[in-house]
Amino acid sequence: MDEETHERIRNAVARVPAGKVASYGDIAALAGASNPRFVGRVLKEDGFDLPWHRIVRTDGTVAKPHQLPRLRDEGLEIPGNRIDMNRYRWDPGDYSPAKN
DNA sequence: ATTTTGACTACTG
DNA sequence: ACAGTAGCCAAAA
Repeated sequence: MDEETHERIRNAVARVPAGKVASYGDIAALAGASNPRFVGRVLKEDGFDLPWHRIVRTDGTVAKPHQLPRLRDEGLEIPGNRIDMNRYRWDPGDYSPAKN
């Protein structure tokens, strides 16, 4: 894998604001990763100091349930085991350009 | 070198 | 809502 892509993924995840979430596909596209699975791999191996709990599936479900209480702690209102993507999905264009 | 697996996504039934 | 299938890329066995 490319170190550059790896770093871009970490960077993309790092700039997801608290109280918002992004899908793996979003991060992949934002970071220029080949595919969403690569994002998950990076988070698992090098995401220990990143807000990986803000990265959820496109349908609002999460890969690891323990991120739900954690997201709630960041201010998200999660009625059940699913996140309201329509409301909490982070829009990278609305935040800041990216760079880097 | 080939196969399996994975913190994925989308489509179909 | 849930199970199966396909496409996808990289690391690990």
